[in-house]
Amino acid sequence: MYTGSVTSELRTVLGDLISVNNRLTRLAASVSGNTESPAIWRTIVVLRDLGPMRLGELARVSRVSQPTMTKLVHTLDERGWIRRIADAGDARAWLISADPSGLAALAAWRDEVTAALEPTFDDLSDDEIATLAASVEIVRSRLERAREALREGKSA
Amino acid sequence: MYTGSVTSELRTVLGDLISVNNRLTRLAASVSGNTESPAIWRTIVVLRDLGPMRLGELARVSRVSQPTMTKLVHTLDERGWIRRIADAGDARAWLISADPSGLAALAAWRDEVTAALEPTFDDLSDDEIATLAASVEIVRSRLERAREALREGKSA
DNA sequence: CAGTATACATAGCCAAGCTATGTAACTATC
DNA sequence: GATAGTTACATAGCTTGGCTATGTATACTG
Repeated sequence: MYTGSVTSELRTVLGDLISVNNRLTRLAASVSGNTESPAIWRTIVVLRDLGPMRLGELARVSRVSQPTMTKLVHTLDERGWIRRIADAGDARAWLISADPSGLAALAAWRDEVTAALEPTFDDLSDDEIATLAASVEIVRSRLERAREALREGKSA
Repeated sequence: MYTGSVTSELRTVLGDLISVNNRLTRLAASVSGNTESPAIWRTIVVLRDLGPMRLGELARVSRVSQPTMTKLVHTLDERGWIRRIADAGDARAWLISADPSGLAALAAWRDEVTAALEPTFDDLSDDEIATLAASVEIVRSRLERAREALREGKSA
């Protein structure tokens, strides 16, 4: 009786994507030891891919609130995984930069998680792997687009 | 100096998949109002897809600890989104079942999230949508496999 | 130089995750 | 059929990630 729902094919696949992601995340967390949290890695990934940036921009790009990012940056700083560089010309701001040790920790975590998941996925055909890789690129490009939209919304 | 890391193509794509999922989850959370948490919906999805089951099995299938599931079920029960049915023949156990109102709430949430995400994805080609759909099915089949492995580990 | 806007920090809350432990019920053994 | 072990769920207590509201210091602007 869902009179209002226009379940286009796109909408359906987006919903399924979110749902299956959600379950995959739990699988990844449970098969690997994984004491460290996703938020930490997400933050380092953003810094690695986009380079040093201010805390506020890091929060916007990561899609979390500024106070949440302050906490994450604090945690990362304690572990020595990022560096805080005073922003010359604005004494209020910091440039947050990924530390090499943070990148190494990220790589180690990836190794652990993918090793733990591998047995579950090890009979995928080359085609299937290519399909997954293509999907990753599709989603990545849309995340990038959303980021651009954010920047324009900012400046406009 | 990552002497041990065999970065096979599969491992690479799995790592990218986890990473991009992580960012997509934040995007979905931020573009939709989304006060409700992913764990709630994940639980209802499992119940919808696999039918009523005991709390402990629900925890295992959802890949969370039993106490975590006790809390989730409590929350779901308060909202009237599941039903607890006494297990005839075992007074310790409950059968947890998705309530129609929970399924409706799930559908409503999906509608909201996909509507909010749609603008970011609305220029995907049919091929790209098909690629995403195929990936969803691949991952879903592996989640199913992991679940079977769990059952066998249980009974063995 | 006064007032407003901006950048980050702090306070305080809630939910989701965990481990350790408790309680009640089932099972099996003698 | 009491007793011991096991199982199913609940409770306690902790950490982290997320939020809003607010504080403080710096920058900008009239």
